[in-house]
Amino acid sequence: MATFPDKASKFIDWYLEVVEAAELTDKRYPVKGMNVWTPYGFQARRQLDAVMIREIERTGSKPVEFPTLIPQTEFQKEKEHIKGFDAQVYWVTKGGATDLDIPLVLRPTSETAMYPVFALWIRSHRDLPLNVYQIVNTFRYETKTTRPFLRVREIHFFEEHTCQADEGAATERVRSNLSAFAKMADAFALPFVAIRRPEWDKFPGAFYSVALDIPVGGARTLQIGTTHHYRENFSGPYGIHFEAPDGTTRNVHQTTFGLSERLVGAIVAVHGDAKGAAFPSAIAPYQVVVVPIVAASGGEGVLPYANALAERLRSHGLRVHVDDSDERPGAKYYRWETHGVPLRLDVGRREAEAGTVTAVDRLGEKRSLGPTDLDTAIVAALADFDRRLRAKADAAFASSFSVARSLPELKDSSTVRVISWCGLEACGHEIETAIDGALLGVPEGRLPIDAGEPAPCIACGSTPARWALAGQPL
RNA sequence: GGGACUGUGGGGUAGCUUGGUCCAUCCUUCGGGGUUCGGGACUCCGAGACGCCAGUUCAAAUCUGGCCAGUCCCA
Repeated sequence: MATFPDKASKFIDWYLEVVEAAELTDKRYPVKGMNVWTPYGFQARRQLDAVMIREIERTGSKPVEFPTLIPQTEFQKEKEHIKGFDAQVYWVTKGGATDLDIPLVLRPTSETAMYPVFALWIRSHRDLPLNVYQIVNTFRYETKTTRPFLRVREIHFFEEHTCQADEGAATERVRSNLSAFAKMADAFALPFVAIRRPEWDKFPGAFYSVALDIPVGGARTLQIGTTHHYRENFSGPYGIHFEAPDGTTRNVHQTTFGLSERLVGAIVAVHGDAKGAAFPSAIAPYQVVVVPIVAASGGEGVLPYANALAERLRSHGLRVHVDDSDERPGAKYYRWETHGVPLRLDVGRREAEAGTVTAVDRLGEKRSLGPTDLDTAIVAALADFDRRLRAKADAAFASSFSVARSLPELKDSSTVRVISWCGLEACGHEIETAIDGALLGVPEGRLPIDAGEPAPCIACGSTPARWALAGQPL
């Protein structure tokens, strides 16, 4: 069994095999783009959700849950939005054998479910801001090739929706979403870049969209989230207005922030290697796996020692699994490496007698820990693993970008490209043709690499132009 | 929407061109026994597949048609 396909040259093949070998999903479900969350994958997802919930609630957002079905009449209120999603929605048209008077949409996202209700909730400026989020399943009829976690038809979706008193407050909320995501990304050990999407690629109905992109090898990028400023584009059609302190009636300004199980795919894509998946400890279903090595004779004390150690570590809040299956130690090592477990603790007769463990982390660092301060040393080894995983991802991130100064240079797809762009759509499309991908847009804040002085537009040569990123989104 | 290609045990495959030597190959997986056990063990026994429906033919995994599913390219 082999080894996995080469990650660099056959990324998708590598990805599909790793996701399967790590038992993150069962993709054999007989509906395209809908996969089964297996126990191991589900536990990873649950950790991801926990991080999202923790960070968004720190910003004052409250959990809600809206229904899955949306009446056609509500769905159609915002013109751009409907245009953007029309080709992708599933319709519920029957109840039993009876045709429904008003067909229902399976939510592709929840603006049109929430906003009629927000209009009821918000009456005064005292009701603002309204910051709520939900984690639900949404549905989009993808016509392109679907892939586990990366492009699915049933999406496990985190979506925050807010209503603010004015445009400035909404702009501020977009910023705070970006900083909340930075904290989440820290737990995921995923370096990212926030990019303001070009007009033609923004969310349907948005005033503007900021995407969170990560490079995943070559010029490939993965959009793992977005935050949008809606201005009054939805609050107008949905009548979400309030009485301001001065007695006037105004529409709210809205924002949204969306994340999905693509993050699972992103973690696999970024941290995984020739041995399989690799999870940062914040996300790992098992942070520690104890492998008892029970020799044919003389190892009677090993299993009790392993179990006692695991119990102690659990009392420190760690997710620990003792692999006391009937396999040989080597088989277990490979198994937990493909599954991306951060830290493995081997305990055999030697360790049991000495009160130590042999710790091997997923990056291959091997050391003997204990007997003094054993538990502390194990916790520290985990923290050290996270640091090095993060550093490795940061290094890969830093070398994932390069400046291109002419359109022909964009043929080289070995990195995501930093290019200067005047902002015109026509030039944007020329760039997209040249790179056979997408103009991702202009980064919010700093460029991921130092590009030096601003240059003329790579397509038309005019100034002023701004540094933008172009790549090949997965 | 137009075109091309593909569908073989749980996963991956060989066989298809030129029908028969195929109650279908190999790897992996799964169940049971024994020997093993500090980096994917060995061995014995066993389990498991030609997408669906028609047709051609003495004979179909193989050829033809339709359907279903999937993949890729183009718009």
